[in-house]
Amino acid sequence: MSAKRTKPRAIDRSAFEPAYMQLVHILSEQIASGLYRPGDKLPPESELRAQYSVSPMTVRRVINILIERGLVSTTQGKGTFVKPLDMGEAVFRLQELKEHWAHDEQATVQLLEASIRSADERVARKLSLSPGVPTIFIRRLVSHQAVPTLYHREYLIYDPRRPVVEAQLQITSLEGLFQGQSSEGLRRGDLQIEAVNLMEEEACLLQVQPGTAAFYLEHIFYDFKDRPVSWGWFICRADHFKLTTCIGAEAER
Amino acid sequence: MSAKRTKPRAIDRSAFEPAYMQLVHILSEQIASGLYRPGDKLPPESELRAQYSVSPMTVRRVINILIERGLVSTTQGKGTFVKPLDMGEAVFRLQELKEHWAHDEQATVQLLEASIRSADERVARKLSLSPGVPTIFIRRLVSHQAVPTLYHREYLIYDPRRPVVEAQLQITSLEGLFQGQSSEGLRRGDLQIEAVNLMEEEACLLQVQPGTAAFYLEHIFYDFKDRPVSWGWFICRADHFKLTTCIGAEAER
DNA sequence: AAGTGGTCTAGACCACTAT
DNA sequence: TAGTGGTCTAGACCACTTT
Repeated sequence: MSAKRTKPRAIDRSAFEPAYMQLVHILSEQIASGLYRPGDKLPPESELRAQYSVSPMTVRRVINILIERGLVSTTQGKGTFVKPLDMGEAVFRLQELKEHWAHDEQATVQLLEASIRSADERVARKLSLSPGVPTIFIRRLVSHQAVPTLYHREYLIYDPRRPVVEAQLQITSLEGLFQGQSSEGLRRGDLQIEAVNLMEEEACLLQVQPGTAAFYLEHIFYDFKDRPVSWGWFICRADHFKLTTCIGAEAER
Repeated sequence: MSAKRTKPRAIDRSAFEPAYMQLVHILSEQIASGLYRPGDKLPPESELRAQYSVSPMTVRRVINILIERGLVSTTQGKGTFVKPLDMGEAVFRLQELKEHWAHDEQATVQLLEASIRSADERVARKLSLSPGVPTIFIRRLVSHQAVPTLYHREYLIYDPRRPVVEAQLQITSLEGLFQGQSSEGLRRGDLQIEAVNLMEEEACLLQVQPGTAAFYLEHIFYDFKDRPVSWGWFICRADHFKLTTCIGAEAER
């Protein structure tokens, strides 16, 4: 190969995009184009910083970003190597859902119920309470363009000193439902997604047949002392709830 | 407050853990403990590097990691602020599933069918082919401890010059199913998760009642010229497929 | 003008791998 | 011993915000 590289793309120092980001794109595209194939060794960092006239730290930063994205892996003393496609690298973000719902149209949050319920065995276990202790039970229905899509139920610890309830009840937007759940007092949460068949009541509210498949998104939130504060779950109409993602090298991100 | 900080934790330069990671943990724990609450401003970077005796670059790196983790956000000229809990920050990783399945017990991959099928209208559209063109159709069943949990179907473009087929047929491990899908020729994939009710055939193979809710994981892979190479989907028994994750500040990661 | 985040440099030093 | 990745420094310069 006496021919030079087809595109010895350089870094434009006058551009708005910082140098490290430009280099991320350059290398990503070279990988995406097949210039470097899975298993291939990337040029050593010393070569990269010479070729693109950047400092060691800048190259390191770029490589770290490529590692995070699952495109390459490194071994000390050996080099940087392109990774083969791996479905295990896939990450699904709830953020995308939120954006999808928030942007497309207005979502309305309807408060169906807010009452005090004695914790049954299951609730007590989830919230680390004794059975029989009063908790706050909330039911909400979220609709998009008059179509009910999300059914949310939640148990809150009842603590007169922590007036979480008022804040909770005033949530009227999907945005608030996702974020302000917390209303300041929380610092950690565990989430879980499952597939379930809709029960009678759920199906009725979501206006589909009982037994229809739906997503079940469970959440437990903890306060700063790591005590559970709320336990709840979203039931999501499957036809309005899809998680999508991409793996591998993208031309543009 | 004349009292000094309760724990002016310092960085141990002799430790194996690099300084930036130690500082990530220190700040994470301070956030998790409630020392800094959502909305609060973190000390300016100049103060952090003075307090912990590290260079500007090291502090920047730490802050960037906290941003990635969704713990803080920054505004140029203003400062670094602790973010409130936000379910939208949640990311679900297929990796966890893979590990769960791979470690717990041995998975067996059974090849049910490998045949040539003319592309119907749907397959043709997904693979950017003309209807009627021959494709390779593969069906696999994955079992864990003799319990069938995953049913995989896939259409591959039939191209005598690209002997993807042989490699595909020799996949006998779950690991291989997730990774080697590609077998070198691929560089990009789109994934999607939905909740579905099982059809007769699917339910029979997975040994559950028809109509039972299940996860549907669809995948399309593209080659280096961005042409679709395979389209397929996993049907996963819901009782063996749960996506879990955490948000917020963890004591330890 | 002062404070704060954000990028970048040009080295140093260390750990690991190959020869 | 030479090559390679990985951490870290001590500044410089810029952009944005606040006073």
